[in-house]
Amino acid sequence: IYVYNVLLKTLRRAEQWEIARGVAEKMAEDGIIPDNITYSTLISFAIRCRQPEEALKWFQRMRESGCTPDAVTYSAMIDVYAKTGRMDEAADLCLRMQKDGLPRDAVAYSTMIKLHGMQGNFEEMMDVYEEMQFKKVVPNVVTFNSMISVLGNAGKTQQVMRLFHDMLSSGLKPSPVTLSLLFRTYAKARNAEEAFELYRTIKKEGWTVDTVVYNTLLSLCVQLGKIEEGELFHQELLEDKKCRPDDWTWRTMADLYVRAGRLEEGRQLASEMLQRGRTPDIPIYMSLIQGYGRKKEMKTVVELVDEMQAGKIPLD
RNA sequence: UGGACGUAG
Repeated sequence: IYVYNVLLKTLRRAEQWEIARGVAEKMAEDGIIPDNITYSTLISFAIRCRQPEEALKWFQRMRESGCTPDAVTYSAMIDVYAKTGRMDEAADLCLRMQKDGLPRDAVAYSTMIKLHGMQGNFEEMMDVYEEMQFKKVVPNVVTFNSMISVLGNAGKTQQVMRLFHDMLSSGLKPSPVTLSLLFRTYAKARNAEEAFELYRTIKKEGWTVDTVVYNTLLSLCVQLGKIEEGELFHQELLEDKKCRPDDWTWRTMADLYVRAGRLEEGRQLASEMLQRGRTPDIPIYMSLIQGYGRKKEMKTVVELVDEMQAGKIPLD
């Protein structure tokens, strides 16, 4: 069973769902009874491969086989229901978990926080956070990130900052996810100054960043029209040996130039990508086409569409 | 050996 579970986990990394199904069938043929680890691996596997029905099917099978879900399986299933918008069923499982006498750990609480947050139940979300503290379950980085995500999206900037402060004073270091969430929050609040201040703090504290953090900051610059700053941060990304620009970076930079009305530079970006052996994708061309279209430079629009077809990028 | 969080039209 151990070998099968490891095999499934390995397949999950490669997102080979069809093979995994075969392995699961072979397990049954060999008379090996799947355990909680097998089922939770299959459930998270299915969700990662965007097959929620498969996740539900395996949970059903699990119950039929008489295997009782443990805390991990419950959390995985609550997440499945949340991701498929079946909030009532998710809440139901939370209760059932409690009835089964399974204590909630930090992951279970974080999942519940997300569940309330997705529905816009901010007070209930904060209640879960309080209950968690009352039960002496220590919130981790993801717990804070989940709350920051919800509150930032809702434009509740003050609350986000309070939580970020709580997080730091409880001795946790912000992860790259935290930092990108904070930049997203500032973008929503249209507060470029605080965002730039945060960037300086990141450098000062030596917090770890990744490409997504840079991309989120660049996106903020686009949204708030901070063109020179955007170019500066892009430069810093290129000089940062630990991060590499990805497709999102190119897209955001194309947007930056289009917003600045510097369309030629946006086009240059596309050729630069081609030189580097990368293919500009549909969103990049969309920005450029929109930019030129707005200026009524239809000749260039046609050129861009031709360029897409020459680059074998199918028009969607 | 299994579960939760971030950037796009």
